[in-house]
Amino acid sequence: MPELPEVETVRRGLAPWLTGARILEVDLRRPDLRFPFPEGFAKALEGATITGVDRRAKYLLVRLSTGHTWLSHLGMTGSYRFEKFTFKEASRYYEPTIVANHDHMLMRLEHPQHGPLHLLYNDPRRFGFMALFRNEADSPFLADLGPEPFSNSFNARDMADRFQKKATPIKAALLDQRVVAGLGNIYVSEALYRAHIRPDVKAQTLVTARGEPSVRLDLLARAVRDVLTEAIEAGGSTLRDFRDADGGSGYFQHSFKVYDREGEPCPTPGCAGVIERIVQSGRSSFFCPVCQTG
DNA sequence: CCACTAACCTGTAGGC
DNA sequence: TGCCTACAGGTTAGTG
Repeated sequence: MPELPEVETVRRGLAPWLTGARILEVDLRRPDLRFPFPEGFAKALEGATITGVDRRAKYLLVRLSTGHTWLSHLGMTGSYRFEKFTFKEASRYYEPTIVANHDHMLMRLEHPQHGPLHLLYNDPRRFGFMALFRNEADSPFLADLGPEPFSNSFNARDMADRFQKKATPIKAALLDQRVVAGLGNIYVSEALYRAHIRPDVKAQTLVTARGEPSVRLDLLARAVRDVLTEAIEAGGSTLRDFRDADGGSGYFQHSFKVYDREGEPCPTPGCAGVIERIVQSGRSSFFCPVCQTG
C-alpha cells in the first residue's frame, strides 16, 4: 500500500487527533507483526502523552512525552483507523462489530478536546512493524536512510556521485532507500516516465564522463519531487483498500501515467508508444519504450 | 563491500 | 462453483 505520499497522508490524518492525546491502554492481540513487538512496548506507551506525529521516509514517528518515539511502518497492507465508541472495560475491545479480522493493535486514548478515542492498527499481511527508541541514532531502521526527497540534500549532483560506478538498473537504484528515502514501486515508475528514462538503463549512464549529472538525471530529481508532491496533494493513491486514518481514500491512482497500464497507449502527447511491463528484481516496472529512451 | 534472490504473509483476480 | 497460479504498495536475511 504505502509509499511516501500514502504515509504522509496517514500522518496528516492521525496528527490532529493524536497530538495532545494521552494513551490510556494498549492492547496487542498478537506478539508480533513482521517482527516481535519490542519488550515492554505497551507499558512504555501507556500513560504517555503524544506530543506530535512526524514522518521519515515511509516511517511514522509518534513523539511521546516520555522522550520515546513510537515508530510504525505500514509494510504493504498496514492501516490505522479510529473507532468512535465508548466503553468502560477492556473486554469491550473484543466486540466483534468493532474489532475486525487482522486488527493487531488496539489503543485507547483520551484527548483534551476530542474526548475518548480508539485507534486500531490493521495489517493482513503483517509486513508492517513497530519499534520504540529514544534517539533517532539508536534506531537501526532509520540509520541508513538517504535524504528526504524534499530536502536540499536530495539533488542530482549527489545522486551522480552515487551512480558514477553503479551498474545497477536505475529502477533498483531508486528503490534503494539509501539513495532517496520514501520511493516505492509505483512512484519510481512514474518518476522515470516523467524523466524519459527507461527503468532498465544502468544508473551510471545518467552520469557524464566528468562525473556531472546528465540532463536526464536533473530531470529525474525534479520528477521525483513533482510526482510525490502531486500525489500528496491528491491524498495518496488508493489501490485495493488503502484508507487514510479518517476513512477517506486518495485519488492519485487516476493520475498514473504508466503504472499498471500495460498495453495502453502512452499518454505523452504525440507519442505512439504502448506501455510495457517488465520484471526487475522480482517486481513490475512499467514504461513507454518509445519516449523513455535514456 | 555490493548485488541479487528468497522469504516473510494473506487476499484477490484471472484462467481453466 | 472450485481449484490453481500469479501477483500485490515493502524490507530484511541469506547467499554468492
